Amino acid sequence: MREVSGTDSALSIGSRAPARGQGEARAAGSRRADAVRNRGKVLDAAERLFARDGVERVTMQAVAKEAGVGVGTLYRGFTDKAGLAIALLDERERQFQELMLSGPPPLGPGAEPAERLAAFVAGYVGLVAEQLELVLLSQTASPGARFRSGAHALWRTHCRHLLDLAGAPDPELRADALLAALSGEMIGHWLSEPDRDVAEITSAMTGLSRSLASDPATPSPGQG
Amino acid sequence: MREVSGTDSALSIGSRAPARGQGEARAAGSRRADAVRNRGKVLDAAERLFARDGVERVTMQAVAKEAGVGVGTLYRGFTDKAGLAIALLDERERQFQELMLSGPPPLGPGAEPAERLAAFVAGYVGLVAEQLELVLLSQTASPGARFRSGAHALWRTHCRHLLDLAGAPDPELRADALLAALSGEMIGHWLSEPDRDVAEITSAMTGLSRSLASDPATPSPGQG
DNA sequence: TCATGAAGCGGAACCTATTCCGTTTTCGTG
DNA sequence: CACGAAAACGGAATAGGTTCCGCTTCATGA
Repeated sequence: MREVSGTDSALSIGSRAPARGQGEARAAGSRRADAVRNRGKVLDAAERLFARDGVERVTMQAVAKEAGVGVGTLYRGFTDKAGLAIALLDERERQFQELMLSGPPPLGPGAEPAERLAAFVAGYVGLVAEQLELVLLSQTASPGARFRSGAHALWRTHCRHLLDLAGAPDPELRADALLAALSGEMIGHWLSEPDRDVAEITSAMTGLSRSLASDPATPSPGQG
Repeated sequence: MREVSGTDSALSIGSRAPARGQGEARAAGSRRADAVRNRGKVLDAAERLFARDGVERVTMQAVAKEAGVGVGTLYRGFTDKAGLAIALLDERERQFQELMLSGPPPLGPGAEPAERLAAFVAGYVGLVAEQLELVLLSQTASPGARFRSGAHALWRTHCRHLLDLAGAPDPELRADALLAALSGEMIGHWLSEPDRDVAEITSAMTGLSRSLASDPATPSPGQG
């Protein structure tokens, strides 16, 4: 199954690249051939089952069976169920990270810090909303899971940096607070309420990010 | 065990009152005597074990055994493990709720909305930090658990109301965002970092709450 | 007081994530 | 190519939360 691309489900993200990052064992260099093969089979199987049955109703047993490996292999390649989700999210997150680090403004360098932050928030909300189930799995598998993902460290650093440039007080804590407000749990909750959609959330949260970024010593820039 | 007070552990909160609220069955009126008795035994046992072994290492089996009841009884009286935590937290939360609804300013009525909000944040941070383990259990038992507790609805309404009075945009979403930033997970994470204590968190978060409360159309009040 | 239906009880059974460990596969070396 | 150590495998076993259901206890009212 899956050779080097082919037609894929809506969740698909193309052929499995060498990969690195969270919830995975050693560096790509010293991986045994069978391990690499199995890793791909597992990700394919998980993607397929998650898309078909919904993340929550897919058991690790089922993933193992679909992939044709033992459960032990799942846990060797990925730390736990959350690790599976993190690996599946990895691709999209990296695309976004690239845009945010070196793409065009306002997301990328060149715009005012507060505007870059707002652009980050808008993009991040979209990312989370689009992959909500996987994000939820990756963030709520265990208390504090959110903070342990490699991607999170990057979001956090980026926000902290922009808040710092904008002159906001307590940039570290505010970065954390902002990301907490954008957790899968929070966004999922908002989306579950009637009359609430991604656009409204995005608009409110970008506004909030501007409030967070404002240095209280500076008179707020006129806006109405 | 426990008759009508007596000497208790640090976690203790006095004799078990009639009680109502989240994770509990019917209204107090129509409860059978044995159910009421068992409810008390279970709360006592849980309190004792949680204090002794740490919330996470106490199993439902163990609570049942310590209380001298079957596990089924645990689940009849409380929805799940989180329900147990919610019930144990109930007392303190109600005290705080009372102060916030009708106590002296700035927490209670009488102060400016933004100041009341800051006071709320300060008190809430203390509440969470003080009972961190229980709060974590109650909030992270399942995704979205946070939003389902009765107490949460009240915090949320209060914050929304104050933000509204202060003229902040999107008061509902901002109230949620603020509470997300004060989740057990977030505060626990902050406290786990070196050189970070409740005072610093409180100061940063009250500041953040003031930023959230400020109406962007109004020039920010001078501050330094 | 006794009968009776409802409320509550207990704990075995179930479902899953996760761990453990004996067996198998790789792959660098002689 | 043959060996041996290291890496990876597989799946049975473990552990803990939650559900189920037949049995017991309560409380009502005749």
